[in-house]
Order: sequence, then structure tokens, then C-alpha cells
Amino acid sequence: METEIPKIYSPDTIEPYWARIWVEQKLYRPFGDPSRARFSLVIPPPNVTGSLHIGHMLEHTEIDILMRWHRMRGGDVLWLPGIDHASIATQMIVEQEIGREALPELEGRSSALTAWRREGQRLRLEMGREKFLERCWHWKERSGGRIRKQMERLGASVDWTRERFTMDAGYSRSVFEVFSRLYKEGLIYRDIYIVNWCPRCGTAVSDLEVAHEDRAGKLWYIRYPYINGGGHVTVATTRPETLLGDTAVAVNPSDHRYSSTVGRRLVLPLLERVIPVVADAAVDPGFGTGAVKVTPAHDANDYGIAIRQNLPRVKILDEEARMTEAAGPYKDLDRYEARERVLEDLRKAGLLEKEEDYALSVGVCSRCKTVIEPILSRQWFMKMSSLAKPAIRAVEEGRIRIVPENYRKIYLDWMYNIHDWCISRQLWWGHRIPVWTCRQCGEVIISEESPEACSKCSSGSLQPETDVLDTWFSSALWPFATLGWPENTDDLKRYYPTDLMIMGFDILFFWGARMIMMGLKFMDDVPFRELYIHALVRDAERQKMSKTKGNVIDPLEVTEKYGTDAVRFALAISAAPGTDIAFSYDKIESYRAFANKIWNAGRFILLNLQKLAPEVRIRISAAREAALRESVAPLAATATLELADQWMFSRLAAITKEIEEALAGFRFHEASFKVYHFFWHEFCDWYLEWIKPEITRTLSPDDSCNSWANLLLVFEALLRLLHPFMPFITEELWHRLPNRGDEVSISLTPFTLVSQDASDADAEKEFENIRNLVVGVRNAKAEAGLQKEKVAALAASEDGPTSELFNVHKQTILRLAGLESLEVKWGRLEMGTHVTSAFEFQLKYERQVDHDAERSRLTKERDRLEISLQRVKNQL
RNA sequence: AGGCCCGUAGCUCAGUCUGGUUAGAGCGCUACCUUGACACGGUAGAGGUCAACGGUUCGAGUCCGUUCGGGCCUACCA
Repeated sequence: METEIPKIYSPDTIEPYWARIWVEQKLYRPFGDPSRARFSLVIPPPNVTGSLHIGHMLEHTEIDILMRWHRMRGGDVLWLPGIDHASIATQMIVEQEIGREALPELEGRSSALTAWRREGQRLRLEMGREKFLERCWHWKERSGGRIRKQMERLGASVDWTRERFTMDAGYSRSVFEVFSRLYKEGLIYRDIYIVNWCPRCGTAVSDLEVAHEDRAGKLWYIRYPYINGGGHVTVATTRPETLLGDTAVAVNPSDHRYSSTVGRRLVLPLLERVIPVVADAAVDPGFGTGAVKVTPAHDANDYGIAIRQNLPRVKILDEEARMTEAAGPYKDLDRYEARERVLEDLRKAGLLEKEEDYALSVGVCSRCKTVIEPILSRQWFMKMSSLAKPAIRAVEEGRIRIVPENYRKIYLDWMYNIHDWCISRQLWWGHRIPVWTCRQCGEVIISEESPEACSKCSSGSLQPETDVLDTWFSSALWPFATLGWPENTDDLKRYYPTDLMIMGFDILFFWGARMIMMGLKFMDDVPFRELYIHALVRDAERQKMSKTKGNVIDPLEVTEKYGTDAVRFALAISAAPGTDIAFSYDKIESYRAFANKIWNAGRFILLNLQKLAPEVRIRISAAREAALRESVAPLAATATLELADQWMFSRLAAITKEIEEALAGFRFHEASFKVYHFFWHEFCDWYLEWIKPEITRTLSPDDSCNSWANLLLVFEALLRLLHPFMPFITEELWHRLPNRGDEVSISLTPFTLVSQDASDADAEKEFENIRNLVVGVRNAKAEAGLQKEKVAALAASEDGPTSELFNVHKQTILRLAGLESLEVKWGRLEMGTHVTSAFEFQLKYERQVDHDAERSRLTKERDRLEISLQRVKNQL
């Protein structure tokens, strides 16, 4: 009975089927078995803000390849999935949604987004905190579900039973615990300090959330007259409007130009306030005039000067970046209107000395691109220096290995220069800071639930904190909070520290560094042992993908069009560590072709299997299976194997090892390229062609079926080798192959890659020698390069090479190439070859009817095997 | 102001860590093949002073230095 197998592989029915089965069967729960090698990883939780983009798909593909690989080697593998609440990003999106609902008529207009955001923000305040949070949770359900669907469709082998969300109850408990402990230790404090304020989002943001943009600006030189006449001091500034908040002019104490000026008093232009000239080492004498205006409330540097010099702080900008009461006549003006007015007035007063063009880098909100305003504000901070120290040591001592290595230095540089972290946000969506302040006595109460009364004075009048924590505060706890901390759960004991973390460079500081600090602080151990930084996916022109440029590749769209396996493979084969990926539809198409190639190789085997007479038995003996598993010395005694089988078995063992090495080093491109090339150009082009006559032959029950047994073993091993890269098609074909219980039996266990872990050391060595003659050349080089005298002696002697190793290679070449003799002279190997190409002549030789043509070809090859002594001699 | 990455075939990229095979792949291109797994295929082929210069080495795409071109990151640049 023949089953119809289509000529073209169609992933659109097969992939969703397996995706569903995998989830339903909860296949990817870890064993929890201590006798197995543990491998755990917690997912970098995607933001609930929307659906996954192609960068996520790359990240998940890389992780999934490793997870499946470790699982197939018998490991106890945990990949824990989850989602991040993404405080500021989600709040913005939900506001925007609310705005859109209120103003549907703006749909399609270019200004719609801004208007919706503004309206949404207004409506949020109107509906109040509770209602708004309901909306956010509603959004979370929708978006979280979408993300989960996408990951299932990708075939991500996560354990859904352990899925976490950064705001679920248990997780929030961890957040509270951490906050409370850090507060009690004095590592979290509340203070008035200069913070980065986004006037549009209405919240403080951390240094990391400020993006820098180069803009053309101007440097204005302004005269500040002495109070009692007799000249002026000129200062240079890029922000003249902040003059209104100046409380001093500062110079460097060692700047002789100003030594007599320090201590004198000036009249602040426009406002006529009297301000002193102070000396402070923070002033760079080389900038501008060497004298700098000091605006303590709106500049972090100046704030430092103000503290040291005991200067007053005048806040002239409010939280919407409008001028305050303190700005006198400029009150209520926007910061840019104020700038124009101030300049105009200075000009009129003759105090504007000159202006110069000046390239400045201006800080903008990384969310909404609004220019950030440094503002003096009361916020919560985390002290970082004591937390950073162990995190620096962990990386320096190699307890965490960062790959690629250049990121290690970047990490360390940042950690050495770390500043305190502003952790409070004036937002609603997120973990509310668990603090109440007594209105009576000012006592600060840390509590998970709303307390009844002040613990100190028993007053019932408590002021709750309204701010929430920076999203990254909770993310920093991810590796242990997801495993149940602060409870000492079995999962925590078994799977912490995790073995690996994979993330993009963009969140190394936001997240990676902070996880390391928090893990060391609360678990007294690193959160992960290796940190692999993956590349960015760009478009074919290496441009960043963005919706506005319209060059995004949507994972759902390409997955539907080409199949998940093809997209995964295209991503994996492009993923060279440290290099961004130029991604294109062309690429995906060529790996769809690869999937089809795999399909058709399988189809060929299955069709011919069906044609066999029912009484024909293919038996796979343990010895044959062992030959495949341990085929490290293919040319040794395994006499039952045809040459082609020996070759195939040896190549399979070699390539498996190479792929495993590549995966261990996160060289996904290398691993996938190897499996691609091997499957197509060695297995299909050579082996399958070689074995074809045997496979298509009509067999009788007396036939040994050796070729069939070999082919089935090899093909099945190849499916397993391919599985981490292309899980769907390999799963489908694997299930179509004859199984245990059928007459034709394949006894290799399904979840073991062919591996050479337990190989005989001598055999391995011989295999290495034979497989790669290049190694021999290297060794010859080492002898030649390092021991010149010895080489000179060798070169002088007529009887050629004396090296044992070299003779081995000579013999190998002779045997493989089927040559009668070979002239070998000591020196440089002109033709490099290895077992593949040697076997290729042999295979071709035997396949060709035309022996003469092949003989001349081999003669040609032999000529290229000539080793020339001349060069070495000349050089010596 | 520091730091990082990239420059290899017409295009997009591997290969550089660990120097040594005839520098590879995909797409595109040329010729032939609709052959019983696969035209999303096969066979054969064209196409490369590996950005430039200098150094180390018996040997450099690979290591070191300089320059040019492109991109990126960090920073309390007033």
C-alpha cells in the first residue's frame, strides 16, 4: 500500500500540527532527574507591548537550537518562558489606545499618534489609577496571548507550565522582598537630586533611557557685569534660558585669569539677582571663557558645584518644561520660547557678546524622543558601587563568561563607572513602591500591604507612595524570582544558577549587568554562567528595521509564507557572533529550498521502502549501529562496510563532532552551514547517488539488505543532527520512518545525537590524522619553523622525511587516492587534501566506466601532491 | 572625549579567535540537462590584486602597526 508523499514540502499543515502536539504533550518539561546533566536558561522576557519581531525570532531560534541539542544529549533541560510588564512602554501604548478610541477621526493623519498620546494621557488622569490599571491588565492578556501563540508556532521548546510574568503575585512578592531588604541595608534611599526628566512622559528616567542625538546648536557668550561696575565676566552657554536659574558663576581655582575675580559679586542679567563668583575644580578652564554659569536646579554638574559651594537652587522649569514663578517675567513660557525671549532681551541690554555654531549632543527620551530636561526632583535611588564590586569580580574571575569577548570590556568599563540608579517612575503601570510615609512623624514604613497605622507614632494618617519602580528593577530579579525566590523551592535549588543567558547588546547594561548584581546579592551566586550576546537583525542593506522605514520583516508573515524551519535556518546560518545580520527574503527562500531537499531525500527513501516486497527484512544489527556511533576509524577493520559506507559513517561522525563544537561556542552559523553542506553536498549528492542502485533494486528475502540498513541508520542520524535547526520537518520525517515494532527496526534512541564521546583514544587519533591532512601540514610546519637546525639537516639528507606522522599521511594519500607510488619530498605540501576529497576520487573512480579518463585525472592529482623542497631550501 | 565593529565574487555574507587545502556559500549570471527523490533539482563554468601601505614569519585574507572609507556604542561636551 503506497502512501502519497507530495513532491513539494508544505510546512503550512505540518508545522502547526507538530507545534500543537509539542505543547499538548508538555514535552519540554525538564526531567528534574539529578543523574542527568542539568542545563537551564530563563528566557529574556519579551515586553507585553505587542507581538514578537524578527529579533525575538533570532533570539528564540538560537536558544531553541541549544535547548534541543542539550535535550537530545540526554540533559535535564529547562527553558523557562515569561513576559515582562514593561512599565513605561506599556503605559504609553495603552494611553495611545485610549486616545485612539476617543479620537477615531484622526485615523490616518500624520499627527494622529501625538494627538492620541496626549489625549490618552489626559483621559488616564481622568479615569484614575484603578481603572487605568484594569485597561493595562486587559492589554496584557491580549498581548501576552499573542506572544505565546507566536512562540508556539516557532516551535520554541519552552516549558509552558513554568511560564512567569513580572507582575504575577509570586513575582511581585520577590520584588517587595528585594526592595525591603535593600532599603533596610541603606542601599535604597530617597533623595532630592538632578534626574533626567521627560516632560512628555511626565516621569523621571534613568541615564540609560536617555538617547543622545547630535544636533547643530549654538554657543552664546553672555556678559555678567560686576555689581559695582568696572567690567564683567563672560560665560559661554548652549542654554541661555537657564540663566534665569543661575546662582553663581564658577571658575577653576587654578585659572590665573580669574584669580582676582573669585569672591566678587555679579549682577545676573535680566533678573538683576546678585550672584557670587566661586572657584570649583569641576570647571574646565579650556572650555569657552573658562567661566561657567551655575544652574544648580537644572544641571547635574552645577548641582555638584552648588553642594560644594553651598549655593541656593532656583528651579525655573516645571515638570512640563515651562518656566516657573522663579523665572519672573518669563513665567509660563515654554523652554524654547523662553530661550528666544532671553536672547532677545540680552541683545537689547548689550550683554550678548557673540554667538558661535556648536555641535552638541542632546539627550532625548528613548521612548518618545522628547528632549530630556535635567530637573531637581525627589526620587528613589539605588546605591550601586557596593553592588557593582562583586559583579565586576564575577566577570573578571571568569565565573561569568561573556561571549563574544569584546563585550566583556564594555561591561567592565560601564561597571567601573557606574552611577546610582534612579528607580522611581511617575507612572502607574508597574510595581508600586511599597512605602508609606507618616504624615504625623515622617516615619517611612515599608510594607507589602497597606498598613493600618504608623509603626512609630501610631498615627493613622499615612501617605502612600504613588510612584512605581523602573521596569528593570523587577527584571533584574528574573533568574531567581521566576524559580520561586524568596522561597527555597526545588526549582531554585536545581536550576539556579542558570547555565546560559542570551540577549542583545542593547540590554546588556539595562538588564544583564543588573541581573548579575542582584543575583550575587540575593543568591550569593551568579545568575548565569555564560552570557552570549547575539547580533542585531537588519535588513538587506544593513539598515535597522523600523516600522517607519517600512523595512521590517514580520516573523508571522515569513513563517506562513516559507515555513518556520526555513526562517529559523536562515536566521541561524546568518548568526555569526558579533556581526549584525543582513536579512532578506532571498535568504529565506534558499533555505526553504533546503527544507524541500530534505523532504525529497526522505521521500526517495520512503517511496522505495514501500516498494520492497513484504517478506524482505531489513535488520539493523547492534554491530552495525555501533559502527555508526563509533566510526572513528573508518578504514580500519569494519569489513562489512562498503567503501562508500565507511566514508559516510566517518564523515557523519566527524561532522557531528564539528557541529557540537560549533554549538558549544555559539557559532550557530558554522554549525548550520556544516549540517547544510553535509546533508546536501555529501549525503544527497554522493552517498544517496552511490547507494541508489542498491536501494531501487528488487530484493528477495534472502538478501542481506546491508545498504538499506546503512542508509536508514545514516538518514535517521542526519535527521537528528538537523533537528535542533529544523525541528518540524525532521520530526515529521522521523515519524514517517519505520519504527520499533515494525519489521524494519531502527534502534537508535530518538533523542540522542550521534556523538563520539566514548570513543577509543587511539582510534580517534588515527582518524584525526587521516581526516585532516592539514593538521599534518601544521605539524610539519611546527617542526620546520621551530627547529630550523633539524629541518636544515633533513633538507640536506636525500632520504626525505623521517617523521612518523608524515609517513602516515603519505600512506593515507596513497591508499585513498589509489595511487601506485608517490614522490614525497620533505618541505611544503603543495596540495592540501583531506579524506573527503580523497574519497571523492575513489568514489568517482569506481562510478566512472571510463577508467582512462579517471586515471589521467588521478595522475593530475598526484602531480599536485608533489611536495617541493625548493622553497624551504632557498629560505634556509 | 574614549571605546567597539565592519571593508573578501555583481549583491548579501562566511572564513580572521587557533597563520598553512586550490579563499568558500547563497542569490544572480553562462551553457547543457524536463534523467523515476527533488527544476525549491542536476552537471559544468565565468566571476576575487581578500580596502591601502608597512612589519613579523619558511608562509599572511588570518597576527602587529599606520592610513583611508562605512557603521555603532558609551560619556555629568557648560
